[in-house]
Amino acid sequence: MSVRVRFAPSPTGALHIGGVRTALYNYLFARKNKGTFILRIEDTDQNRLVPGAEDYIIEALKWTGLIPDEGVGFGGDKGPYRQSDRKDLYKKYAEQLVEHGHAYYAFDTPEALDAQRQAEANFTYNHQTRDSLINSLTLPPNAVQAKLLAGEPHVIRLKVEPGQEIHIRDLIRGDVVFQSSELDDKVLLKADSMPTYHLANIVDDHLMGITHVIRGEEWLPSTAHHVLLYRGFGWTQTMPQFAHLPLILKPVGNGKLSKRDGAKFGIPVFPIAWQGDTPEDSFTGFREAGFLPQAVINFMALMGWHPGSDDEIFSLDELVRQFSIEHISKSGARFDYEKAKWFNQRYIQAATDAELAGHIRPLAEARGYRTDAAFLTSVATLMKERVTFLSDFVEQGYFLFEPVSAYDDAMAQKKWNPALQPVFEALIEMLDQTPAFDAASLEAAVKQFMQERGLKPGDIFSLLRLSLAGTMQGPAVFDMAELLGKADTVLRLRTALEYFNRVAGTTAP
RNA sequence: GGUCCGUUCGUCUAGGGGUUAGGACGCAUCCCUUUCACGGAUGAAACACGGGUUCGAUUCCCGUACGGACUACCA
Repeated sequence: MSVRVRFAPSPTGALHIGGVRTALYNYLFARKNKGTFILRIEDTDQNRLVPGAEDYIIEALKWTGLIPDEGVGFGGDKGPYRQSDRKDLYKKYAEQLVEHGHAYYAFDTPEALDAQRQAEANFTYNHQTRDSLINSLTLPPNAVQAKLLAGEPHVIRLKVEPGQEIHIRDLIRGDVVFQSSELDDKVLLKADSMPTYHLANIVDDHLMGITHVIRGEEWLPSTAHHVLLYRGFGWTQTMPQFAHLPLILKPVGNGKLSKRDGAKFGIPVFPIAWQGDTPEDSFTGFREAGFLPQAVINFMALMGWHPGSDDEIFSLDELVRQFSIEHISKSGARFDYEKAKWFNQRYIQAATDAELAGHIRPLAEARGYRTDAAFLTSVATLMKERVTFLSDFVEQGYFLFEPVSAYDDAMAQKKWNPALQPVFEALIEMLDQTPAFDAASLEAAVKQFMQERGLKPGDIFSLLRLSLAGTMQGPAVFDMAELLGKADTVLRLRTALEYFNRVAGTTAP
């Protein structure tokens, strides 16, 4: 039987990085086994539904390259893939369970149950308490019929039989045992006749032929209920195998990573930006922070999984080849932003200058910079070894696009000497007369110029750098000069000369 | 509180009855380079604790501690 796995997010807002990793592992497992990767939208909670969240999920998957074979927005013949579009289906299955004695109607109101929980700290609806509650197990049949006919609000609950051991063979954790006596009678069908996650996920996984359920560790405790449902439906022969993924933890402190941690630590925790109703509910993403999707994928793949070798850099295809569930770790992984940055740096370095030019273009355009391919490619060449984010090309390297806006005063004061005035003027003049304005020729010319005057190259080099970039950081001076061209280079040197005189005048050494 | 899961350098992790406990990020030092980076080299840095089992446990078992998830008519 061919492998079919699903990524089943709930459209309640932006999908954070933990969700993307779950999608990634499902994708890798499907591809590795020549199987099918399905996107199913779990929108059975109408109260928590957020408009736009579904589109966000799809766009995020597309950005990361985790393209589903079937699902909302991707076609497929096992749909519909949006649970609200399958609403009518679930009631039938829930009632089938009632008929076979595996579930029952319950008429207790949410308020009544809340009151119970208030009165009794550890109250749960289970085999011990259901006899004293209002349901089709305690009410005479005709009373139940009367209530149903009268349209009284009710739910359908799973009837958990006590005294059984439920074994789950988790692909990551091995044998996990639950005592059914400890389990509560979970709601399967809500009063609005929408299914809960528990019912919908079993019915849909069965109908969609899902073979492996790869999901977050937070689902492990309710898996026993899910097994009971497969038994109740008589679907145990085709029950999927389970694999519960370790959680992704906060960068510092305790607990799992939450959407608020992004703002709290000043790091992205979403693949792409999310625009909420309020600023507090809006978040940036890795994409907007200047990450390459391949770097994000590579980073996430290694949060909880290892390839069995010392290699660190993997393309999506290589990940597919290497992936195996056995190499997924059991314990939670702390979100390590420094490592994410390192991956991005590596991917930028590995990218071709032409590719990088393509990524720089929209950033340059947004700032009104020139965007011709030849120039952007040169910018990529000069900057790629010294940036961490794509945005650094136009931010840290702004002086390649526009005049210097700020000089490093301390360095200028340290390196400038009024006695250098005539020399600097002569240097500008010399450069202005240089016929070949390429880096190698310029370097040779300047070195000869200094040699003739018995100057130490160090001082002049720093001043040239300051003149062209305003800072001591950046590409090789003559590479910058070549890219800037003669006119711009000479102009910058003249502007800088005025500046040097100014700082030297205002601040006595 | 109950149920379940987990615990190797600061972080991500490899390993597995006898190892100098390996790699990567980060950090430090040095080299390269008259900038910043890249790159290269070196270094500091870990088996939570207590009992077993064993000739020998970081590795297997049991406890304890700590951490986490779940405990809704949310997923």
